[in-house]
Amino acid sequence: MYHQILTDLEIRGEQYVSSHYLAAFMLVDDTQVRKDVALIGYRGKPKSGYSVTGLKKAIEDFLGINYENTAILVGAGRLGSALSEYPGFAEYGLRIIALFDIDLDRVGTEIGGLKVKHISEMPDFVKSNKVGIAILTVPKKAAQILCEKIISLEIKAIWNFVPIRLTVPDNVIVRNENLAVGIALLSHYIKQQKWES
Amino acid sequence: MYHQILTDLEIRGEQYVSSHYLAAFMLVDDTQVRKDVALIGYRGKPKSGYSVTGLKKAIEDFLGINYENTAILVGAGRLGSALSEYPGFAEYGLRIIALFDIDLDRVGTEIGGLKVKHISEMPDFVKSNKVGIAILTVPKKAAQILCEKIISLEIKAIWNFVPIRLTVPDNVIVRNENLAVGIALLSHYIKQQKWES
DNA sequence: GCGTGTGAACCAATTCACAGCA
DNA sequence: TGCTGTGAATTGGTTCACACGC
Repeated sequence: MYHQILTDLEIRGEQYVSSHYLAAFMLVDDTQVRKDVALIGYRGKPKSGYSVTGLKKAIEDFLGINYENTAILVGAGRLGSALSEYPGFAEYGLRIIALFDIDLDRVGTEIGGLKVKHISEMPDFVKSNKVGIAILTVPKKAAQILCEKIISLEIKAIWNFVPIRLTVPDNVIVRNENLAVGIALLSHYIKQQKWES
Repeated sequence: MYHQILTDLEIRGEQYVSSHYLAAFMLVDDTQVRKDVALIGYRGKPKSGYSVTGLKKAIEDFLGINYENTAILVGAGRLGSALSEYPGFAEYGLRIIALFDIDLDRVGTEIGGLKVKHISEMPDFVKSNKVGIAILTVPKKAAQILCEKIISLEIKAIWNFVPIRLTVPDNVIVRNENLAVGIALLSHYIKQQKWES
């Protein structure tokens, strides 16, 4: 969120921004902002505030999004192909360099400029290309097995879109992107609304 | 997460589940589970634990996902069309009943069995159909304006996939689904890994 | 004076410890 | 005895209050 706001400010040509301003935008206390900034090791100028570009760069450094991260996408179904075509990732340094699927009907088809490869080609591909992240968009049943296959190829970060809890060793990080949570929270809110009226 | 695990247990034919089991699965303390269950107003049986189907139903009631929620999708671009074709939503009672876009090249095309309508048709459509949720997948620049248009049509819940903070009145809920956060956290982790080795 | 930086105070959320029930 | 339910203790994260620098 900080990064988004700072990008907008940069486009508008702002030089400095105060913790107060950022706080108002994010609906949090301004001390919170100062603590967060302190955490990532950036320092502002008293009186003027934080340098917009400076803080933005510091965040990018901290998150590592200014280095390009390469990813493979496993499971070229509906969601998978959608993600592979999603242009927003490039903005944050994520580049999908290969798609894999087990379904022979999909293998060979082109999605977002990439030919879908068969799962069996994955080990060789990963060995000869630096792959930081595996994006997992396969059916529930296949998720854990493929997850283990991915880990065996020394990939240490998995972006999991399958609504299931993956079991992984401690040195592998999993980010669960569970779209169902969004639906659940919204429908809970709507239910409340109905009750109130 | 509870709902996912309970669904799996139900399929496996389990009758009862203990807070301890659920806790182990979710990597939290078992008291936490009992507090959570208490919060949604469900009660377990001492000795045996929680009824799998009972607790699952209670969660569905609490979240309102057993009632069907209808949604319109605004912005039939790449991500938008992906979401509209995503079959996982039905599982949680979300039904997308219309797609809207401003781009005349897209209007009229069929995505996931639905013809894309022009934004100008949105007011009439919303008036004659019950619409609980608006899914927003438009370019950044258009987001706030369309958000206001949506709110003016009395839609009270917005599922926002645009990486921007929408300004809305208090009685409207926004769920921000920012995919960039996922990238950021993963790349932060990868950066750390590099440092350590 | 204005805005950052930070230790102290506060508050909410998690964990502990034990009562109650089958 | 096994497992839930809940008040009490603890933890960690947010807010407050004020010192410091331009």
